[in-house]
Amino acid sequence: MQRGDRIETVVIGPPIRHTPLTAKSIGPSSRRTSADNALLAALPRKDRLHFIAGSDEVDLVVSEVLCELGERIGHVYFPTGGFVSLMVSIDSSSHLEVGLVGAEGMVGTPLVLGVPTSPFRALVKGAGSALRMDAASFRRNLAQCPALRETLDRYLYVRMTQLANAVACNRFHVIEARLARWLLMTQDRARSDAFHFTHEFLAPILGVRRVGVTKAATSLQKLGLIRYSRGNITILDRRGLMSASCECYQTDQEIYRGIMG
Amino acid sequence: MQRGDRIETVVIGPPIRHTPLTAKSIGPSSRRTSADNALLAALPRKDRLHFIAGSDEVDLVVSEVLCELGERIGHVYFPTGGFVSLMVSIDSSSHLEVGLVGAEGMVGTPLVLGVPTSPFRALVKGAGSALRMDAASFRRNLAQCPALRETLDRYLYVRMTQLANAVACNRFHVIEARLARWLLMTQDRARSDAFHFTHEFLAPILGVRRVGVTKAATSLQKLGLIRYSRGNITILDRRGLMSASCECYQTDQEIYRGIMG
DNA sequence: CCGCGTATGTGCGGCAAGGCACAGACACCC
DNA sequence: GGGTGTCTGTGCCTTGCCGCACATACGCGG
Repeated sequence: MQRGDRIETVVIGPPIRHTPLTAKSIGPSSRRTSADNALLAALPRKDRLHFIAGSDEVDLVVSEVLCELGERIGHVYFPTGGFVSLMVSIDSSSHLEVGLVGAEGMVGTPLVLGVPTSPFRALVKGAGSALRMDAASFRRNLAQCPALRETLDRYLYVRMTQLANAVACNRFHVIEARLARWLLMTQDRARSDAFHFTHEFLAPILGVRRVGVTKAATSLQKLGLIRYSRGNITILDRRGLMSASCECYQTDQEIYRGIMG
Repeated sequence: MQRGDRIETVVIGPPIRHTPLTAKSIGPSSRRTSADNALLAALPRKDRLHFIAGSDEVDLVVSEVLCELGERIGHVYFPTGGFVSLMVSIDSSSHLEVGLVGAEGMVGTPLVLGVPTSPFRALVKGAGSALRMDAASFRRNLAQCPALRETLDRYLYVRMTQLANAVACNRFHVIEARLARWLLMTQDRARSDAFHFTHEFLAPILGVRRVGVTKAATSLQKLGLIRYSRGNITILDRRGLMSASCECYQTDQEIYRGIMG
């Protein structure tokens, strides 16, 4: 699929056959540009243009694997829309998301540190687009452009801090709070308050059973915070969702803002 | 207390009044040197000497806080003996260790990334010594010495990967397995198979109740893997402990070896 | 050798979540 | 408009852990 013939439908989550509720955020009328990635936007104009010249714009297609756990990283991605989830697997039945990357971040951080392999699987969860650059060019850019390196160093610190908090969050917080947190994070990155995810799809993200998601989601729905049916999730009360979620959501945001400015 | 009058007793854990079992690893007869830190040992001789010239050797005293969560990092530490635990707190009653640093690592990683504050509290858990350098000098060394920067970048990747695994480990593995893992990690860093930690002391590390530790420890003892009484823990069967622990122990080691060489 | 403080063990009730199984419910397609 | 597959809801039993409370056990110092 070429960039030119991108269709209007935005698929967030597994393929759907009925009318999606999520077409509002990204489309020809609100075409993303490179400046939509916060890390690149933070660069001096000259550096940014140089970076963009060496990269190409690609679509992020749901369920696409941008890099595989333990394998060589071919490209780095700077999303300009859509989002990507960083997953670890401890064995075949235990999966868990340890990070969510949207237009505020990048995929392929290990290359910043000079390591060519990825400690997690990067899996597209929300369709959109990204600026992509091959590993070798990226390393060259990094060496030539101190501002890029400095920005990405700070981003690495954010990732690391959020990982540390995720350890505690997963240890202490109940499913319902973590689900609420995840919905908020997703809302931010999808720039939309409606998206498509089945419980089945959500379960491995939170590292719980499908039924666990059902229970938590039912509870959030009864509280009037969200509405969903057959995968279509709508956020009704963002405020309320924030108080139903653990403080980790706000903590994460504060860390990002505090470090990235 | 000056370095010169260091006494032979090694205190690992809270102060003890009866005969410690842990005096074998560090003492005048086996004085640590700068090369005992793996990160520094990996540097070219010239760089290493330059680094050491700018640092000073300090004792690590149990319960000492090397840096506080959210606060400015005054110094970086390269342990040559003893070990330091990286703790996060989610609220006043929920604490959790997210990393353990011994002679294989360093404390103060955010400074490598140019961030002056720490996302966790670094707390000395096993007495020993370290090479210490103030933040400004460290930044200067880093800028002047590409080999140092490169080594520490790789170490950062290891930290990050281990953090990602810790999220899953804490999510999926039972207390007993995590305790076994922790004992193995500690044994490696203490370079001793006996040390002093009460259950009360261990609880916040694993993020569980004291009674949880008691149960897990009792179980490991019944399996004949460890022996303990009143805080004195002896590892009897390292092999057995490895199979009682989760695979995360081995995974962590493989990551370190694979990246740091 | 007695008492006190610290460290460990146990017991009970409760809750979050897992495993398993099955029952609706809705959307789409023929 | 009835069948089919996907998605969601419910029920029952088990488990791992928490909170709380109390019961020992050990070591040290007087």
